[in-house]
Amino acid sequence: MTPTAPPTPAQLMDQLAQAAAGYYRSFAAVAAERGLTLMQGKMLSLLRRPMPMRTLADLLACDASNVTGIVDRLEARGLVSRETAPADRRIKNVTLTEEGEDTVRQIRAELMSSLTGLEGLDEEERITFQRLLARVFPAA
Amino acid sequence: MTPTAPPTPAQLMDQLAQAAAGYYRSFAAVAAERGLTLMQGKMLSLLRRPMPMRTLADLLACDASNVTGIVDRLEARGLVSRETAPADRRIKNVTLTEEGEDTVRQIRAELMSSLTGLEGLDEEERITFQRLLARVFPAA
DNA sequence: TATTGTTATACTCTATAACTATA
DNA sequence: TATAGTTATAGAGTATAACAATA
Repeated sequence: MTPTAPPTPAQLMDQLAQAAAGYYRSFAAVAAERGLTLMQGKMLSLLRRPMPMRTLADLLACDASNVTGIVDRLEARGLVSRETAPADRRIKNVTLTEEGEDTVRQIRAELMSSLTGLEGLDEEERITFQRLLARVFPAA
Repeated sequence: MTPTAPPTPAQLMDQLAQAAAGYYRSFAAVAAERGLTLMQGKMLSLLRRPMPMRTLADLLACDASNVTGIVDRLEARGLVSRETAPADRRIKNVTLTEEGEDTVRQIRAELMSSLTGLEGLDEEERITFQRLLARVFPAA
């Protein structure tokens, strides 16, 4: 066994590209099983609590005008609802319905069992992985 | 300082979601500076060597019919060309033009300097990161 | 005046199905 | 027959600009 040569930063960047592609490939497949697009699945997953549409636009890194259509489609399927904020009537908070909550739980569970390698990491490896991810992708 | 508690697999999955989103956010921003969409940038980055359109469809995880349009637009901008394979005239190999090669180099360089945390990892950390990524996202 | 959300527009990405040309 | 690529179509995501309602 020769010792493992360290990857160059460029090689590591390539592997990050593969990992990011792999993550979204799995996520999109799980969402598609429920007839949801990637963006619809992303938005549902973000809605741990009610949020203004504007906040969703920031989190999804897209223009605010796109959020209207995505919420429209999720609302038509009964997965979210719009509620005008009493304190500032310009703001509409998007909220998961019960069916929306169920859907999110199912997506998360399936995604977890789809990322088989994750469950195999021991505690120390999880700590290490978390720290490395946080260094390269600091929280916005 | 309390010792760091290990993240649950579910928490680690959330962090992976943030990392993947962060990666594509950076990638899309770098591509957009050159008037390229995310998919156009992805395709250019995949073309380290000439490839059949069918292979590109597999790597991009999209239907073959989409590749036609994406290659059309890249070809119209002079970044790639189509070349019929002599051995099997059904196949068209997509090849980077010189301008395409330049564009890829620029994208990779800017992406690298955009992921500031990557250059800060020492050799041991890069080996560890590489191994963890490979375990969770084994090569297709 | 500034901000939130919507609408209209045009373009890109997307899968499906039907087609061609090659094999 | 099977495969590579294209076309047509319809739906979804995307940014831009203009707009209404609210602050």
